Amino acid sequence: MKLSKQFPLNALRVFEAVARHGSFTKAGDELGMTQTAVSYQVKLLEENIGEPLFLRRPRHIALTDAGERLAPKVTEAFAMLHEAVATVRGASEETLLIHSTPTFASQWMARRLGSFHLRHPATAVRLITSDTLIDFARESADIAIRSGKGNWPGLTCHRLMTIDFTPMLSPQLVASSGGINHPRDLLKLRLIDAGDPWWATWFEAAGVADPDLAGRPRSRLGAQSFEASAAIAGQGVAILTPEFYRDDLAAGRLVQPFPLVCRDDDWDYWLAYPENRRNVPKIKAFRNWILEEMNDGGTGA
Amino acid sequence: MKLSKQFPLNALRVFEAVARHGSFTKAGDELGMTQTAVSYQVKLLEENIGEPLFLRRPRHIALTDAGERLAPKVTEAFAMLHEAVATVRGASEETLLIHSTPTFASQWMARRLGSFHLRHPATAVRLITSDTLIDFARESADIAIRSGKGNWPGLTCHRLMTIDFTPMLSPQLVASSGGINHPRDLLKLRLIDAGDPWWATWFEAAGVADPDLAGRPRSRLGAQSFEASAAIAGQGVAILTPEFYRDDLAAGRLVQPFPLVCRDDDWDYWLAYPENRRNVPKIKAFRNWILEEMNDGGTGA
DNA sequence: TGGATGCATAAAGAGAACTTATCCATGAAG
DNA sequence: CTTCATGGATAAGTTCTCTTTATGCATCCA
Repeated sequence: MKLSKQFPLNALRVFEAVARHGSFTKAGDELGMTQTAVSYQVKLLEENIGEPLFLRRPRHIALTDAGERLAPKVTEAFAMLHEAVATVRGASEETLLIHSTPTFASQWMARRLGSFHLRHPATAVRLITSDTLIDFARESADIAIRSGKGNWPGLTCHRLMTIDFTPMLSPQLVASSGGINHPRDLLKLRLIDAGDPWWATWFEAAGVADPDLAGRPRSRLGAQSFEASAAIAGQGVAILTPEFYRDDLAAGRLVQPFPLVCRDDDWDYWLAYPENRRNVPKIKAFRNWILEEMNDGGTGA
Repeated sequence: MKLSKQFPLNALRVFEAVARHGSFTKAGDELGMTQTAVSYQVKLLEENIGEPLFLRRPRHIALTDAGERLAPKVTEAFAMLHEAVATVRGASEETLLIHSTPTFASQWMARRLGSFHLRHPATAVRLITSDTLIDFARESADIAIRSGKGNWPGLTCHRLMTIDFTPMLSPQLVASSGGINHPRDLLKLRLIDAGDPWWATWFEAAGVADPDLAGRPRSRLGAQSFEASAAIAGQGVAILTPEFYRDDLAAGRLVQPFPLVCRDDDWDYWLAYPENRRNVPKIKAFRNWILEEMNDGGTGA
């Protein structure tokens, strides 16, 4: 059976408006429908309840006893319903739930979120980090920042940055190693996670043949930021994304010995969110903000 | 714009059921619809609110924060709505509003309503008398008892009784007049409301030619029961409906001198109510009761 | 008396809501 | 480790609610 037959909700809403206005026509105006439709719905409700709700007098209508009894409760119930929905709609604007990779979160987001807060003071941000590719259908999340190819089905994706990489090490290590003048010199040092395929790519681009990476110790730390910490501590050379370590480079905690920067064509950083939520205000707000930030950052603002 | 677009009431109801059951399928069962329809409605609501309400996990679903916030209020609001409607539906059973002609009300209904109460103790009866033909659209009324032809548009009508009439007078008047042996003898007495067309009809049927009614004093008392009172008081002969004065005849307050009873073919008593309310329980109950009473009365139970 | 107001009714069209059929993923069971 | 059962998503098609337009009727007002 049709839902509306069992319990005529729409008719009740129309009834409520009519009771409030004391007029079919005015209620129709409020609800954006014709007087005819209002008449139809009221009749429907009256038939469902089995009791006339209005007395049709010449130039005005009046509630019957039954209508008089029904109206206030219905008004209250609808008010409650409206308030509940409005609350959720409103509250959903208040919190933005971001899932991000740990590296991006710590190296990029953490230090820039302040500017988002400044622009959108009413929106609280919860930043959750995980390496797994979250599923929007199963996890509570508004947007995700992921690395990958940006072709996830059902998601709208914006490329945030390409993942560049180049060797970095601490200035102290440069000094103690007697100077790094040629890419080949790096091989004299410990490579933090020599198993990282980025090394092979970079050495090849640098024209260093046969760096013998396979024989070196591998110590996958799991996250780029850990490798960076190790490099800053002078424990070796790490291959890092310069975008993430601009501050450390500027502060002299790290140096980038060669301008050669490689790019992983298959793995970029993406902003992603469900296609059908592209117009949710808080998502729109964040998208605009982060894309602007990315451009400013690239041009050095 | 469609009403359901502005504020998806049906979707909210579906959401409420799903939240309660924690399952699309079970909610569908409760609402008498398929799982598919439930899925559709939930998606609709989610799109309207701009926020997912459920997390679709493999074998079960869970409310999101937003859903968690929404559910209890929605449940409460719908409970209120249901209760309000149930109350009106119920209360409408409690009171039966009858409009009746004064004569029928006082001479027939008043002394028989007790038996209706006995059979339907939960239904209170309000008996309102008026001579005007009430309009169900303008007056609060469940049923009406009218005299007429029973062909009112929009109303279902049941013939209650034909309107018979025959002269009646008090036994004292019979005695003081020296006996009433022939219809012509009535003309020796005062005719209460000689202008009543019933007299002409009756005398004609009785074979009394030219009773010269026009020359007699006319005193329309307005209601048959007043004429009856006058007759009982010995003030003359009234032409009355015997059905209404069975008690008075039995008690000897009135006598019916001749068995000749005429019938007004154009004016019967009818039970009438709006066609579309024929299945309202209290109306059904009253209809059944009064029709039975009529039959019993006719056969003398 | 003629015009304005307010609701009812009829007919027809739009589109929402529901169903059937099918698919996919997960968890449980043999 | 298949196979089955469960629970939901999706696609396509259909039904029928709801709405609108057009019209009528009654009342009130000038």
